Amino acid sequence: MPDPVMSVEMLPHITNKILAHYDANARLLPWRSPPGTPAPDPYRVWLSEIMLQQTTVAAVKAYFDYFTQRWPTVAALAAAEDADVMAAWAGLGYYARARNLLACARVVAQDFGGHFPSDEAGLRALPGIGPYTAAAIAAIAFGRAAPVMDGNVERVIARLYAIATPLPAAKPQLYQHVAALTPQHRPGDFAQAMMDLGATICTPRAPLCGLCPIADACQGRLAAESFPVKAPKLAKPHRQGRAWWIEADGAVFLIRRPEKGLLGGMRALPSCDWQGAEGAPPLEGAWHRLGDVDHVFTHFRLTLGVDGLRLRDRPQMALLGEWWPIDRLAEAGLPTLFNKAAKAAQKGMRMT
DNA sequence: CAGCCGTGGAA
DNA sequence: TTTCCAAGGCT
Repeated sequence: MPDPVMSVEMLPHITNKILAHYDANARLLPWRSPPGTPAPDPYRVWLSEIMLQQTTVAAVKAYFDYFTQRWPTVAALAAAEDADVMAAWAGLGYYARARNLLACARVVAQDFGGHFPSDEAGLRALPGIGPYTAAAIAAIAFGRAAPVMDGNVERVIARLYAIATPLPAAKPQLYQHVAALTPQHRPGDFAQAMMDLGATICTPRAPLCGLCPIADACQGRLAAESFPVKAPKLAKPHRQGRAWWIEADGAVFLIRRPEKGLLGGMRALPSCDWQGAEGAPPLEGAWHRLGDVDHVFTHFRLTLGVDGLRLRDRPQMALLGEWWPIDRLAEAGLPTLFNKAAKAAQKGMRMT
């Protein structure tokens, strides 16, 4: 005799409870249309989903507003300068997303007449769109019954069925449950309902089970915080590095980092590689120690020492780079690490 | 598959 | 201060 809570007959009941809760409690977000209303512009759905990858709603809002105002259509974005898009993305992190965003926009504009593919497979083939994002766009923008599984959904399902298998090995099992719950009608609302549920009630810590519309069906409720089970994480190594602030005639020397790798494609101060040996500064001269900045990346922590050099006038530098007016440095689109370094450098230079 | 890839807010 | 981690994708 199967557990009645697990019976197939319960699945529509759970789905309907989740949708009804969404109808009454949906978060109003700039890229979202209210429950039951026509789907939003696929361009806005796509842009928001890319920005939201591993990024909080609060952090995305201002970037989404700026991008949609400056580039209202996928064709407009496709026609943008690379440097403008990278600078506009500065501070949001995971900069490969910005490079893939442009590549994707150009494929859609040039090869698909400005129309996004409407099914998972077609979306999945575009740069920057993986399994989650393809399903989310198909469901939210095109009404396809694609099972959508992000971190929120993984947590909700792992608790609902008390899945003991650790992530990421449990993903196929979790996905099967999501697929079984995803309705043919309103799949987009269902996906967003599940993510809202995970973000506002079925939270990683201190979940609000008393407010949950499916608490009665939840097999993990008594130990909700123990799900999903995850493999333990490794400690982050601490690296040291050095960056060089070269100032001349009210401008600072900036480079552009290689397209691939850490902070790829972004403007930056010249620096060593932060691996081991410090390396030589790009110029000989009377360098000053200006200060240290600390920064945490995904897989290591960095203490970056900043050295400064003030020159009478701009030298003929053999290195590739550009001189950027210091009073307009905010427009350079430096990633956060180098914004910290620039701030420390300017403070240090004032005291030399 | 596992490592790489940012950032800032919350507890 | 430390830890966790948020609408993942790429290699």
